[in-house]
Amino acid sequence: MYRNFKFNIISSFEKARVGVLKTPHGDIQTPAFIFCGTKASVKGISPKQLIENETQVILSNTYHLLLYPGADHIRERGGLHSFIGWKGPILTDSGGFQIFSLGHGSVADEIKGRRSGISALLKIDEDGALFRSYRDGALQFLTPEKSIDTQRNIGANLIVAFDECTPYHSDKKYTENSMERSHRWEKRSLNEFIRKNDFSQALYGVIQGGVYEDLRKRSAEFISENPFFATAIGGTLGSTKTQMYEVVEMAMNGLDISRPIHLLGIGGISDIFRGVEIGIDTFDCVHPTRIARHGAALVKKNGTREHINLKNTMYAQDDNPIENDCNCSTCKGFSRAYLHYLLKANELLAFPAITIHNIKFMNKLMGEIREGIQNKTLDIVREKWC
RNA sequence: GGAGGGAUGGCCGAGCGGUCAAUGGCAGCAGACUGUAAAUCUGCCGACGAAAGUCUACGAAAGUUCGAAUCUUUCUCCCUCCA
Repeated sequence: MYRNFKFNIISSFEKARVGVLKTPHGDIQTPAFIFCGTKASVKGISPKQLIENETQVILSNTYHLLLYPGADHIRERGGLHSFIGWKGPILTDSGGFQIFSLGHGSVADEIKGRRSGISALLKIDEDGALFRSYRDGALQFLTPEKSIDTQRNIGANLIVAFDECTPYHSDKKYTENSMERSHRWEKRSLNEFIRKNDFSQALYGVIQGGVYEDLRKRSAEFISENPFFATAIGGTLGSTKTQMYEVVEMAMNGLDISRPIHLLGIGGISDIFRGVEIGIDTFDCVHPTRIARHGAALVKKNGTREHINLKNTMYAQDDNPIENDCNCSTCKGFSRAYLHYLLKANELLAFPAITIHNIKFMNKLMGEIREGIQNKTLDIVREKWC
């Protein structure tokens, strides 16, 4: 069923492992970070720049591309790889996260109980989720079959079963019912996937269950028992970092660890070390690219904060690069003072410049983590980065 | 020379007797952001103070009033139109 895909574990150190995830569009050395290009573009960055900065794989989003430009439109352009000019592997998320984000806002807002604007999610029932398009107001009904069909037309290599990303503020009963429904949706996703399988894509199942240990275990077992190519850990991971690590560990119980394991939506430096240590192979997160557009550059060993805010006045006369030991084009060419100025002057160059640094930073981090696992020196690597 | 309009906090700009230390916006200072409706959002932003509060403030001066950024008079400076 997944004959054009393969996941080989090359070496491991305790639970951490180094692997190769083979796809028809190339190999992914794991642990790897997947950059979010939600609307078929890593904001402000070209495919060439992604490659130059060691990017292996990117992620786009089914729901957003369904609204515009439409899956058929992308298929008619030769599929997403051809449309956007990216030859490497692509993962598409199913739209399940939009049930959360278009209903509740950002992860932080939901955890902190802030309500943000009018919900673009109208209804969720056994069949699927009903949205009001933020683009033209039209009704959009997303079902497991629709999500898989859309992802097939978009043509990513790695695709994800349709699920509901459960919020932090939902009680156990809701979380359990939602998880059961997600399981049924994922089964339907799998059936739809198998029905038209042409071996060009591989399907991820998603573990739900919120912050509840028994639910996470049940969900992990459900995913492992079904013929998904790989496993993703989704849903709320709690409200604190400590809880997040606990929840991820819960989800690892009962998992088939011969498959690739993806942790959805996590991208902090220390979070990645914790994830890798318990066996996570891939991560995706908007954080590195989003904070770049908000003026934040990732830096090593900066205490509880893993970035510096280049908009701060203290950088106005700082003639150093973001990081002295970084060889990205931004650090080689621009000072903190100049980046500070670009941000304050609203010059667009600031966005790609800082994004490039953050991308290179993440990719270098993942590379050193892979080396650390192979050399059994992961502790030393962590000491350098956190 | 005549007729009118205007001067508000770093800037623009509301307010037109009390609820005004004064709406907004910009600029400034911070913070947040984790399967992206995000080049977004939040807070602070006269002085002193941790705060309560105190002081100084709506071109200048004098007045009316219990009370004035708001009303009156004079002055200063800007702008428009007519000669």
